[in-house]
Amino acid sequence: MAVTIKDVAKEANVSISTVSRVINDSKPVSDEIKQRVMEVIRRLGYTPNPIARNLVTKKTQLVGVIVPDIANFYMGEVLNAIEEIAKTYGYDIILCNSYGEIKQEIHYLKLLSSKQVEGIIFLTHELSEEHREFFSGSDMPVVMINRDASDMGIAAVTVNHFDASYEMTQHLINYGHKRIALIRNGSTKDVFGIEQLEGYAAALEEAGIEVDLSLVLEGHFSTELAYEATKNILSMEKLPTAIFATTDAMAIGSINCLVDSGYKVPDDISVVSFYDTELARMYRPQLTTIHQPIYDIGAVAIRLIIKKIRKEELDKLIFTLPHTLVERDSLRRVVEE
Amino acid sequence: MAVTIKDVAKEANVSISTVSRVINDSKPVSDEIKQRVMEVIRRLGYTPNPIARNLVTKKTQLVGVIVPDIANFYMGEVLNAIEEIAKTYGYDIILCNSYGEIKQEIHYLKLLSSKQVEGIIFLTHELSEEHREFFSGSDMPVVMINRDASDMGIAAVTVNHFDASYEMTQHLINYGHKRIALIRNGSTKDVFGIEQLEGYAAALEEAGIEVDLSLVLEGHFSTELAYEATKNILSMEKLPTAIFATTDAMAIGSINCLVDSGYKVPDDISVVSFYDTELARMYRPQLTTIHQPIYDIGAVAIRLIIKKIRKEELDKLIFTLPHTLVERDSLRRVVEE
DNA sequence: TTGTAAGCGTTATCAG
DNA sequence: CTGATAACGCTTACAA
Repeated sequence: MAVTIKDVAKEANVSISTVSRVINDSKPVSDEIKQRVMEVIRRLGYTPNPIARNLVTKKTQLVGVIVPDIANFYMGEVLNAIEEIAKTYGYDIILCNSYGEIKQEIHYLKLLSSKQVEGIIFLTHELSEEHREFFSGSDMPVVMINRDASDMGIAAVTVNHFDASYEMTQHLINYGHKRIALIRNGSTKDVFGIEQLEGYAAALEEAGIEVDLSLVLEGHFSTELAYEATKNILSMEKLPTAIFATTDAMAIGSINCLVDSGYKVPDDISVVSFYDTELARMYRPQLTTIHQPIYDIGAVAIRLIIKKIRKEELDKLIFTLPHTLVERDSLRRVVEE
Repeated sequence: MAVTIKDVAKEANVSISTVSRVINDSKPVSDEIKQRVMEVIRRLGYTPNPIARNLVTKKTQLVGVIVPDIANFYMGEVLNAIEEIAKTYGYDIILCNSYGEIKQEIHYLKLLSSKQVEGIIFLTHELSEEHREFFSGSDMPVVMINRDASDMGIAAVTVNHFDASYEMTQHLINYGHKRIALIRNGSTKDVFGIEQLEGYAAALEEAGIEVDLSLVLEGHFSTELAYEATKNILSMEKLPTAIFATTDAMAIGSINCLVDSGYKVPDDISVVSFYDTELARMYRPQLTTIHQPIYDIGAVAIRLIIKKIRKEELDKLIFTLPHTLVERDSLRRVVEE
């Protein structure tokens, strides 16, 4: 088999503890011996066996990441960040794809625990009773992304969904839009999704516009469902002048439906979105959207989990990163009236 | 600490070997004892420590995946497949993001080896001397995706790039296009990229059209670079009537440039692509493209690596999956002439 | 500063 | 069928 610490010790005429000391420089070792050992290590091409090491230190240097779907720009960028930062701390990430199914998520949560990951970053569309059950019965460090679980003492990193949604809606109103449809996630378990709805409603009310619930549809993060939702919108007697979709993918689904139905965006109907993934810039018209610092969200999440692993105290549970409204080409002023 | 095999043994009044036997059912154990042990396991909530187990079995149940970038639909879908199938075999995947940099890739290749993953699935834009060096000095099972390394005895799963490219070009020609630009990857180290070029050239020659190298540009998998490349195309005296980009993202970059410059796609210029990621359907016009069975490519790759891990013989080194040309809205016949 | 030896939690060998 | 006991490769008191 591969060369072990024993081989090195023998070759260098020292004890294995000494070798251990030089590779971890955990205790003083005389310079002469240190040199000798390092030379042997190099010569033999020795690399410590992390498994054996883990067995005694009880550390795996692994953090698990559970996501509902890898195949989209948002997750990709978050994952990029997590992976990159994790590496600099000597951690590897092991990836679990739940397909947004609660059963799968619970399964992975348990699996990862038994696999001895040191912490878990958890992205989910909604938080259920089963999740809460798992979390309360476990002391595994967990941080959530874009989902609030502070009531269970779990940290989350996110953006202020109420404010962002409020700002966007207000922006729409400033541009003369009065009849504004909202295509949102739709789960009642999604605190931030609810905040988006509240922000939307607040801006409307503040402008003296009554909230018309028939204009609030559900797209569940899906381009296709947003497409369908938009079809429904187009069958209304009085069309909205703007559609606010809470995801780039949903906005695109919506625009596609509009375009396919012969409408021009933004000339006939404006569509704005939330997140600002690469999609928002790739698509034509480019999306006016709420920019989330996606990479940073991932970066903060991994840093938090490492803090928790190290049992450092977190000064708060919700880490809110700044968002910005970025104007591009999918929104225009209402001119006629 | 957690409950160990010892605790179970003591509680059940048997030896740890017996417990080990029932959890692995590696050797016959009397029904009575088996029942008793299982009851204790359940009662104590015992789960075997995989680290300790790995230390003796030399198996980590981990396969590493190195990708140049996670944040795109292609990788996402490949990863989805890998992750999903891996799980069914009891493997987890650990993810490494190389940003397409050779140094990073080599770094991860080594890191993963020392981390004792049992196999590596490797996606890279190009294969360099450094890679070859690593591979020749290692007996780590490796499989490549969409890159040919058969000369080093490394298996690859892919699509027939020559044929696909040939078919698409021929298709374009059948639609009346004679002046066809190609925006391709561009690395000379990329065998399949070269095959694409050859397929393109072959179809052209067969149709008696001279290959004009000034029409062959490089986009390096990037939307932005394809955008730039298209700018160059638009500055030519004689514009092509069609652009063949070898990636959906590049095709979109190209179309964006065209649209931003006032051209209509496909009315003024047709643009076709390669891969058929979700992007191809999300964009308007929807992309006429060569469909690759992306999920299946990932699935085959992970199955191959598991086969290699189990030292089963592979009957070949290149696993070519079927592609299809899918017609959508970004290509139209040339009418005038 | 260095070495000895006792684990870490399993599996595997070998008696019984 | 069951039980000791020796690994696995490493870290870490405890001695020297």
